Amino acid sequence: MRSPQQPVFKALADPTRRAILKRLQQGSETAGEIAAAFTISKPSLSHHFNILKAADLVRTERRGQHIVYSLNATVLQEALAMLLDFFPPGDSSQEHDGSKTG
Amino acid sequence: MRSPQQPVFKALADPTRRAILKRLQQGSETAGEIAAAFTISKPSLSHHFNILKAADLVRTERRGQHIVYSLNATVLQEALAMLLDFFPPGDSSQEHDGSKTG
DNA sequence: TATATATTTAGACAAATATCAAAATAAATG
DNA sequence: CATTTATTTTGATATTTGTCTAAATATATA
Repeated sequence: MRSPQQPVFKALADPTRRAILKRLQQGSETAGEIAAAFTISKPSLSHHFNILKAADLVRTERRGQHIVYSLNATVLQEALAMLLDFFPPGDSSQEHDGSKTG
Repeated sequence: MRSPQQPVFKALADPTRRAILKRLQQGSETAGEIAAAFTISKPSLSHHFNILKAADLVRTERRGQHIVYSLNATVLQEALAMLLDFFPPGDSSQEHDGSKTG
């Protein structure tokens, strides 16, 4: 059930990879479509894809000549859960109740 | 208002640093107390402290000879918010309604 | 099979990172 | 001021990371 989060946090540490995830959030795309949106070379992108796959943040499916990448929201949720875990239960330091008079 | 999240994600990418944050979540500690909990050298820890400070994930206060480190929950919340931002509004893919028949 | 398109792998390299030992800085105390 | 304790900075080094070009693999189609 548990997954080691280290690869996920490593994967999220790079801005290019976060941008890839952000794109995939809008919907699945082929490697080529993603590559067209970035200035770095396709092999470099492919390297980032590998890291995202290793972290299980993206899934792939071959469609003819193309490889379609899609977001695996579950793993992102888990990273989220781990960050949330930093906040003790019942911590309401960031809550507001709307009773502000102004 | 906005803060560049890159240093935060870089900071979170290292397991030692996440462990430090985890400790500080329990309460503030001096550099020495933290160092005692890890096997790596004090200079290495100090390096990690610098990265955490640069990301504004921790704050420091001198108390006599000691430097007290404490968690800055706000920045962690911001990283959290950015991750949450990956999920489109109204996405209920992980929600459950308890109507399972059992 | 040959050719074109899509993507990845291999190999190289520069930059960034994590680590350490030794030296430096800061504060308390004799 | 000299010494002790706490912490950081410096400088070196090995590893990891991000990037590239060139080559390889996979699929579609003539």
